[in-house]
Amino acid sequence: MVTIKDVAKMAGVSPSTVSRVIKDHDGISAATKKKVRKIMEESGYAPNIAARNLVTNQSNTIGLVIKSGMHEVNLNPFYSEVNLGVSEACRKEGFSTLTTSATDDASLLAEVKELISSRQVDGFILLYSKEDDPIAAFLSAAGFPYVVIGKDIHNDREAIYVDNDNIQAAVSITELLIGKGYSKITMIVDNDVFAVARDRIRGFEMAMHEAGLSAMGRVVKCGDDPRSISDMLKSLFEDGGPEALLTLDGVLNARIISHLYQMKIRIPADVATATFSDSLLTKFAAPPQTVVDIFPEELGKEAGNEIITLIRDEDKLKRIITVPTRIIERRSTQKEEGR
DNA sequence: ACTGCTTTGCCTGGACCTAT
DNA sequence: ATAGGTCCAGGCAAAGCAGT
Repeated sequence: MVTIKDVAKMAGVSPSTVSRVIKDHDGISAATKKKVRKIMEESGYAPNIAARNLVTNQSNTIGLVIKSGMHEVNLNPFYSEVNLGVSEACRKEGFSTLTTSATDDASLLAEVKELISSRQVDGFILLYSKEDDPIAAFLSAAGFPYVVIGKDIHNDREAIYVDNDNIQAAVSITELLIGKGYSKITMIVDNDVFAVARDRIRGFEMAMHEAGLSAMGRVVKCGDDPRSISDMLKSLFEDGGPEALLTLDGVLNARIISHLYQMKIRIPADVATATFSDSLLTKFAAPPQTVVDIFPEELGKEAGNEIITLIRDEDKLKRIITVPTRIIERRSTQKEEGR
């Protein structure tokens, strides 16, 4: 392993001079910089990050906090795409990422505290927004930098928030369904705790109300196990059933259309389906699903950039960044084709 | 064997010094 | 004045060492 001392020896300068060359310091001549850089390249020198972190008292690592079980994290493409965006933003600035996830608040909070006290991270990105969240409350109280991918629920600007306009996204997709001639529309959700779920439900209800279809719109909550999804769908389709189903996200959508297939309910001939968050799951579903693309990678990239600037400048103004959404129409809502 | 102190390894960056 | 050197603190873990 080549260290800064080895480079200094080879270049005939002191380690301080090499350090200053790395930082492109003013007081070093162009000739010396050129010479030292050449030796760094030829010798394959790479700074010892552990030693650097030791002196700067920074880990150059961003913690991603996910409030879900490992199984759900692996299954849901949203997380991997957000992670991709965050990683890209971090890599550019010499940061790396570390993910922690749990379903219950207590163990997640314990994990977050441990990461802070052991100085493993310089800041966090929370991949959710939830009312009365103990982790956000703790980070705010501790003055530890964090960015939320989600909604500023209380509008108190406690942190930087990176989010889509989920109400508007839900309004748009509902309006699309209505515009296609569907009026008996059911929205299926598997949670109503997170702000994103609440906003999408609200947008759906707003659009249905606006179209004078409140009586035709329903929001149905299902559990997590296959049995409860199956029971819910059976009772939903017992007498007539809805004309269109709007699901909360891509994973729930995949589960629902698999059940519909088993029930021999055809999409879109018998029922149209649409959902939020585009991914391979929705793109290559049978049939391909109409979605609101929420650009998770973009959310991750924005959050990554924001947390790094926040770490470097603690006085940075807290703000809300909204990533635009886009509707992608696919076969699952093409009424005329199936009927 | 155990306890407790000292040294070492890592790199950065500021303060200060020296040679031209 | 400029370019570059020396010294040292900072922070922690692990290894080395001395004393009981």
